[in-house]
Amino acid sequence: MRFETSTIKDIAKALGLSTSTVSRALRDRYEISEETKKLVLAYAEKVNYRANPIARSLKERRSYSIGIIVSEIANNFFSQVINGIESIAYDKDYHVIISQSHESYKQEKLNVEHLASRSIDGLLIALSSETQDIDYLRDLYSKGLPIVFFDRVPEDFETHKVIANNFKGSFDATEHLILSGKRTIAHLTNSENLSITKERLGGYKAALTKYHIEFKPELVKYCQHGGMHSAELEQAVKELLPLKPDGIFISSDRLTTGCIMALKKTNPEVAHNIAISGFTNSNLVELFSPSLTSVKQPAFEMGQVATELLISMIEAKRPVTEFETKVLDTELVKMPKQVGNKFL
Amino acid sequence: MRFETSTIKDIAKALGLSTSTVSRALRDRYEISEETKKLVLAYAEKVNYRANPIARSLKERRSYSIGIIVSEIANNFFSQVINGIESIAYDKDYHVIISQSHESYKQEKLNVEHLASRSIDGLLIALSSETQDIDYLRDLYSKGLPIVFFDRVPEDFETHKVIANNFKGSFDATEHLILSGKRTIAHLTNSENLSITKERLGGYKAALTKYHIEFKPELVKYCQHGGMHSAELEQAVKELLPLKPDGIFISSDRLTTGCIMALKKTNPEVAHNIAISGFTNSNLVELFSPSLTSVKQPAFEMGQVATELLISMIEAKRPVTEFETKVLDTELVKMPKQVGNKFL
DNA sequence: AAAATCTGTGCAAACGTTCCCAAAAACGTC
DNA sequence: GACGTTTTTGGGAACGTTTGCACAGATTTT
Repeated sequence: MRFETSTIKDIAKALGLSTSTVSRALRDRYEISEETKKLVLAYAEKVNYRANPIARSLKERRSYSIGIIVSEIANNFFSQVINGIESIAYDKDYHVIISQSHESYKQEKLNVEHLASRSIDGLLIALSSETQDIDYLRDLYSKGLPIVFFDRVPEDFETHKVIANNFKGSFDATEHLILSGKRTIAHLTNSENLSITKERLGGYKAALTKYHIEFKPELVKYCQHGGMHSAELEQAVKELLPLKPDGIFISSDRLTTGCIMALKKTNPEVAHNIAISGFTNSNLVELFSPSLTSVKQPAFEMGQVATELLISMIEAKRPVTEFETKVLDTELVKMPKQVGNKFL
Repeated sequence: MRFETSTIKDIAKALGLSTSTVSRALRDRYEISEETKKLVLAYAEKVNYRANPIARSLKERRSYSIGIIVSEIANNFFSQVINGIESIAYDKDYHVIISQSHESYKQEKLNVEHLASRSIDGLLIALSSETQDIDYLRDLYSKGLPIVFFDRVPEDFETHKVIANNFKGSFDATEHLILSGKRTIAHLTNSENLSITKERLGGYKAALTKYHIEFKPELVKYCQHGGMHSAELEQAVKELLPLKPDGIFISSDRLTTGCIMALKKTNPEVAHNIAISGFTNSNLVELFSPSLTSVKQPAFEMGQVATELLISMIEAKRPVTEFETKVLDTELVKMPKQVGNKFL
C-alpha cells in the first residue's frame, strides 16, 4: 500500500540534469537559464510532479503547519474562527491541525504537547475554561514556538493576542435588557480564570452603574466547566431563580444555549418570562424559543487576524519583541418582536 | 525563531554509542542489551527527547496522518463524526487534518489534492452535494491511497463504506408524521447525486405505501447545494406551500434548520401548523420553535468505525480486496408535547 | 592577451530517522 | 586455545529536499 510519485531525482535523471538544477528551476531561481526552467517545468507538469512536503520540512526544519486549540469545534464561534484561520493559512500555504480541549486543562496540555511534537510552526490557542497554569506554554514559547492567543487570553504572557471588545459587547447586551425594562438582571458566566469572564463582568457592571442599578454579587453565577456539564447549568439556574431575575445576561456561546436548555427543562413555566441576552455565534439563534438577544463576535475576522499575526511571527527574521493586542467589535443582534405568547 | 530539540545523534554522542544502537534501544528491539536500553531510555527521558516525526515520515514514507473531508465542521453531525474519528486516530497515534468542502465540488477536489500532496496515509470523506465526478478519487485510490467513505458514499467504488440506515431512519420519521395524522407530507431533500438522497427517498416512499398514501413527485424538492444558500431553501418552501402540506420530512441537518428558518422568514403564520421531522444531529434541537421530530445519526460511532476500517487498510500488509459497507442504526427523537400555541 | 566578472550548472553535505550488513565481544564446546 | 555460535554494537546508505561552494565557459575589462 504505497503511494508512488516522481521526485526531483527522477526529473533530473530524465532530463540529464543535476538535482540542484532541477530544484532551483522549480523554485524559479535567478541563476537558472530561462531555457532550462521551461524544460524542467514542462517535464514536471507532464509527470505531475508534487514536491514532497515532508522532505522539504525536514530540510528546512519547519512543517508549514499551524496548530489550533479550541474547546470544541461543534460551537459556531470556534468553527467560524477556524474558517477565518483557514482562509489565511491556505493562502500562505500552511495547513492547520485542529485539536479540541473540551474545556479540560489536561486535554489541552496533552494536545498542545502532541502538536508540538508534531513539529508545528506555530500555535493558535483559546484557553480552556479550566486552565490556570500556563507554564507549559511558556516553556514551549521560550524554546521558540510562536504562539498567538485569541478569545481566551492570559494576562501575563507577552505575545500577540486577538480578542473581541468584550467590555462593550457586555455593556450593550446588559443595557439592552435594562432599556427593555428589566431591573433584576442576573449574569451567568464562565470560569473566573478566563480573561473574557473578567472583561464581560466589567461591561455588565458598567451598564448597571450607568442606570443606577445596584450590583448584587449573588446574581452572578460562575461555571467552572464552561457549561460542558448540564448539571453545572441546572445548578446555576436553580440558585438563580429564587432571586427572581427578570433578565439574564449570559457570557458565552455554550452557556447561552445550555442555560436556555436548563431553564426549559427545570422551569418551563418561567422560561418565557425572563429576558435573555447572551454571547453566541450560533446561526440558529432565530429558531430558538424563548428567543434572545445575542452578542455576536467577529469570529471569522478574529481567526484571520490571529493567523496573520502568527505567520508574521513564524516568518520573522529576528525575534519579535513588539506585541499587539487586537480588539475587534462585537455586534448586538436584537431579538425579534414578540407578540404575546406567540414566538414567530 | 527555531525550535531546538535533542536528536538521536545527540544522545549517541553523549553516551558514546552509535545512532543505530540508540534508535534500536528507543524502539525496544530485542538485539539491544537491557543495560544499554536502560541507559538510553534514562538519558532520553532526562533530555526530554522527542522523536522527530518528520524524519521518521521521510524514512518510512508515511506521515501517520489521516485526511478528513466534510462539507462543514459547523454542523453537529460532522463535528460528532470528527470526534469519533479523533478518538480512534489519536489512540493509534495518527493525527488528522480536517478540510471543508462547503458542499462545493471544486473545493472538495482542491482539498483532497492538497491533502494528498501533504502525504496523508489515508482519506476519510463524505462527498459534497455537488459532486458527481469522482474520477479524481479513483486516480488517487489506484495510486495506492486508502479511502473510506462515510455518510455520503458513491455507488460504484469498491472500498469500505460507513453509512447510517437511511432507509429505516426515513421510514420511521415519515411514519411518525403519518401516525400523528398528517396526510400531505412533503419531502425536502439534498442533491439527487447523493447516495443518502436516494436511500432516504426510498424510506419516505415506503412509509407512504405502507399507509396507502399516494406518492406525489411534486411534493419532493431537491436542493442542489444542500441548503448552503438560503435562496435555494426559500425557493423550495415557496414552491411547496401552495400544495398545502401538513407535514414535511427533511433529509439533512443543514436542510432541516435551513428550512425552518426559511419557513419562519417567509411564512411565519404557517410555520407552526406544519409538522416537521428531519435528519439532524443538532444538540440544540430542544430549543427550536417550531419544534420537530429528529432523526439522529450515530455520528460518533460512524467516525470510529470508518477510522478503524481506514487504519486497517493503511496498515494492511497486502492490498485489501474484501470490502465492507457498515450500516448503523439511526434514532428517532420525537418532538415534545405541545399545548396550543405554547411551545415549552 | 591576460585578468576579472558573470552565467549556468553540478557536487556533496545536511536535515533526523531506520535498517541492512558487517564486525566486535562474549560465550560455549571439544 | 582454536573454533563455531550467539549476542551486542557500529558503519553507512537511504528517504527527497535545499543550498553553499566550486567550476567551466562565455563575456567584459584593463
